[in-house]
Parts: sequence; C-alpha cells; structure tokens
Amino acid sequence: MKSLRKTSAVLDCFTREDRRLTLAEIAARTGLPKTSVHRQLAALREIGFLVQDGRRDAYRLGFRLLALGGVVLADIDLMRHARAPAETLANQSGEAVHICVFDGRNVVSIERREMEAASNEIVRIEREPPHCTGTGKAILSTLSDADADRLLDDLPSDGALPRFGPNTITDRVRLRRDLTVCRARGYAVDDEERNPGVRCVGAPIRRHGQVVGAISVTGPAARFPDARLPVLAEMVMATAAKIGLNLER
Amino acid sequence: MKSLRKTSAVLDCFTREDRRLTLAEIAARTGLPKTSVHRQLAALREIGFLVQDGRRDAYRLGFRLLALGGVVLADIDLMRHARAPAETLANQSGEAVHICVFDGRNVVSIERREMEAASNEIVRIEREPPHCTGTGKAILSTLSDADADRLLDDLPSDGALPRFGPNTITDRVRLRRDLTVCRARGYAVDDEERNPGVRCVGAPIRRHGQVVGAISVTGPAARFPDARLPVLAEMVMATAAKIGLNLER
DNA sequence: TCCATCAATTCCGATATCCGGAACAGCTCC
DNA sequence: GGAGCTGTTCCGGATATCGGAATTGATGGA
Repeated sequence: MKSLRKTSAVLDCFTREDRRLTLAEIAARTGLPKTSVHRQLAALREIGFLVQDGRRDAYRLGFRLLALGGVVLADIDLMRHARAPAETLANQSGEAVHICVFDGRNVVSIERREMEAASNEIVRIEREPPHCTGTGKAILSTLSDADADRLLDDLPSDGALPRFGPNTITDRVRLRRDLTVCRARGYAVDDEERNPGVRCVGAPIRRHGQVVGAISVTGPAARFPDARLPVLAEMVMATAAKIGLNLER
Repeated sequence: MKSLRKTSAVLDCFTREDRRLTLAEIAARTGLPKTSVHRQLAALREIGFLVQDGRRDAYRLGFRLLALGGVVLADIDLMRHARAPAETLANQSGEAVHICVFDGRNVVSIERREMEAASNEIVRIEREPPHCTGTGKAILSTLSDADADRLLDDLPSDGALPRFGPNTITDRVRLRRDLTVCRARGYAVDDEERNPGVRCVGAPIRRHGQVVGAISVTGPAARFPDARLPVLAEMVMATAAKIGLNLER
C-alpha cells in the first residue's frame, strides 16, 4: 500500500495556516510530480476528503474529514474527565492550561477559549510536535525508546528534528537525555523551545499505567522563573494524577 | 485510484456508535475479502489514521483524523458568525437549534451543549443524511438536480434512500417533489423522518448566493403542530438571513 | 484583440503494485 | 489439552498506478 503514503503526504500539506492550496503548491511541498498529485487530488475529491471551490480553483480539506474527526472526538472521554481539574489548575496557577490527547501515535492538543470569556467552546484542535512542547515531552518521557522514536519519525525531518526557535532541541541524543530527566522528576519543561518567550510545564496523564494524554501550564518566560517551575510542576502533576484517577473509575 | 475507494469504505465503517472494530467486522461490513481489509488496515495504521490498542486488538480511528478535522474546523467562519443569531433563535423559539455546515459535498452538523448548561462547548460533530433532516433538505432544496443527486449517491444505498423510520422519504421522485415545495416557500420540514416523534424546521444559509450551511429548530412532534410550523419557519429563515449577512461582510 | 505565459489536465506504454484465494499461525475458551 | 476462530503471511496473475510529454485552458499585459 505504497500509494497511501503519498495520499497522506498530500493531506499533510494542509495546515491551520495553509488551508487552501493549488495543485502546483502541493506538488512543490510533497516533491511529487504534478501528474501524480493530480491523480491523488482527483481521488481525494471523489471520496470527499477534498473539495474544490470552483472548477479550477484551489483545494480545501472536505467536511468529511471533520465528520471523521467528530467520531474520534466522541471516543475521547479524557476531555470530559479533565474539564473540572483543568479549571481548578487554571485558577490555582493563574496561567493558561493546555490539554493533549495521545493515541499511541499522535499528540493532539485541544484548546479551549480563555477562561475569562463566558463561553468555553473548543476553538482549536491541533497536532503538536512532541519534541518541543511541555505536553509532548511529558508523553515522550513515559515511552520506550522505540515508541518515542516512532513518534519522532513521523515529524518532517531532514536529519535533525524540526526547529521552531533558538532553544528547540533538534538533536535526538540531547532530547533523549532531557527525557530521562523528565521521567525521573515526573514533569517536562518547555523552555521557549516551541515559541520563543513562552515557557511551559507539563505532566503525563495515565490510565491503567498507560499514557493517554498530558496537561500543562503555559505562559510568558518572565512569569516562569526557574524557581517557580517546581511549584507549578507540583500543581500540574497533582492535576494529572487527579484526571488519571477520574479516568480509572 | 481505485484503492482509495476501498480505503474510504473502511473508514466509513467507523461511526459514533461503532468506534472499535475488528478486522472481521470491517470485512463483513464492507464486503471486502479479509486479506484486502488487512492490507488496508496495515496501511491506515502506518499513516496514523487508525490505531490498534494492543497487538491483536480492535482498531479505532487515530487522532490524526482529529487533527485534520481541526484544520477544517479552523476554516469554518460560519460557526463564529452563527453563534449570536443562533442563540437568539433558541431563546425566541424555546427549542433546540442545530447548525450545519456544507462544503458542496458533505452535510455536517455541529451541535453544542444545551443552552441551559453553563458551558457552550462543541459536543458533537456528525455527518447528517441530507434526505431526512430539516437542515439537509434545506440545503438540498437549493441545489440543482445534478448536485443534489451527487449528494444522495454518497449515501449507503440498495436502490432506495436509507430509512430511519416510517416517515422517511426513501423514494427519490417523492423527495424531489418535496424539495420543490421547500424551494418555493424557503424552508424545509422534517416530519419525523429522521427520528420518530421529532419534528424539525430548517432553512439554508447562503453566502454570495451559494449555500454554505443550514440552521434549524428541532423538538418533539407534540410541540410542533402544523399550525406552528410557519411561525417557526419565519424565525428560522430570518435567522438564516441574518447569519448570511454576517458572512458577507 | 491578440499573444505570451503559466497552470491544470489528458494521454499512454511500461512496470511495480495491488489483488484475493489458500495455507499458516496464534489466541481463547471450552 | 484440543477445537475453533480470528488474524496474518505467501504468492502468481491481473491491472491500476506511474510520471514524462503533449494538450488544453485561463490570465494578464501590450
């Protein structure tokens, strides 16, 4: 089933930022010949994974993918059980809280609107690179080296891990050392690795001993001095444990 | 690209109700030989569209589909513009309000938690059969016969349209007659066609003359006598027009 | 209005890929 | 410990997929 790899590569071109792409753009990003891309696009359009606005316009992801995502969403009881503890954590820490879900292969963050706003709608569902976020590293730190490597292999890579800023750990050996530290102390720190100026403390959420997600607090580096990290980490870990307990029942 | 059809059929086996399926179940539902299904599953697992709990356990849809759904969600500004008018409609009518989005190929309903609850989270994202819901028929009624047929062809079919209750319109000719009526008066009525005992009044939402979704009020048939339908329809159509105006700007 | 330019689409023969029946392996439950 | 079922591997034949090259169609400037 080699062709599905290409199909997957085509779909991967679409991101939150690039939601409308032309055949040529997709060909350039995937490195595939235009003809192959054209065939892929036609097939994806046929099954409703892509739609074209006009007759010759750019492509968008189709709503059928939204529906499939909805099926997945229905499967996540982590979100239900995490709600109350997450809000408590947000109040305790005074910082933004992120929750991630993990299915053994993908780390996806589900963000809600800021707590201040009246509504609490899900506004962002987004894949996260695991090697440079508090939640991602928290999850990685609980995995075997083989499992962790499989996750990292999914990243777009030209040898090193993708860089997002000066602090991003792009070397696998260095990352592995960092993960050992995380594993030992029970929490992960993202020190401006994903977004310069933003720090983050994350801990894994387990059900029956298995990681199913992670939770973190995030904020400007100025509000996250080294001395405060252990304090925040305690809260985060306690919250993660609470959610885990909720899940077991 | 014939194989993608099969891939699509495999993914279609997973629904909100059947979220965990074994190879044998999928083979039975799709009618494909076990070997072919096995190859599909292996490939889908490889690209992260499916995950397996244990080494030989049932399959679930992978979180990567959730992430792709998130990209689609980011593309829908209908939801942002619809929020306020939808709430007004809920208060005016005292009934549950549904909003659907449409990309030319799929009708997907995005449901929120009941208004009474403090939170307003998205709790359900689900594909809707277009031929038996207020929103679906509202959308169909705006399309050309050819476009409408394409939508109906996507439904699992053994000749007639899928039946959900005694009132479901399963005959295409009868449906077309009903749609003509809907088109003329500007709104669609679901008379216990999807769920016995539940009635529904829906109207299309247009942007620049093109349908992009629909909105409806839904409730027990006892509260939706024939005499009340035009009253509700007025509210629904006014709301749809308001949302359409919001979108144009 | 015409032409130049670029993007999207169609064509086609070679070949790698997918197909699915049959045999095999590995659980699980008597 | 064995029977029965489900999932997995193997393999030769058919065919769908591959991508270069030519064609068609849109776009914008002179």
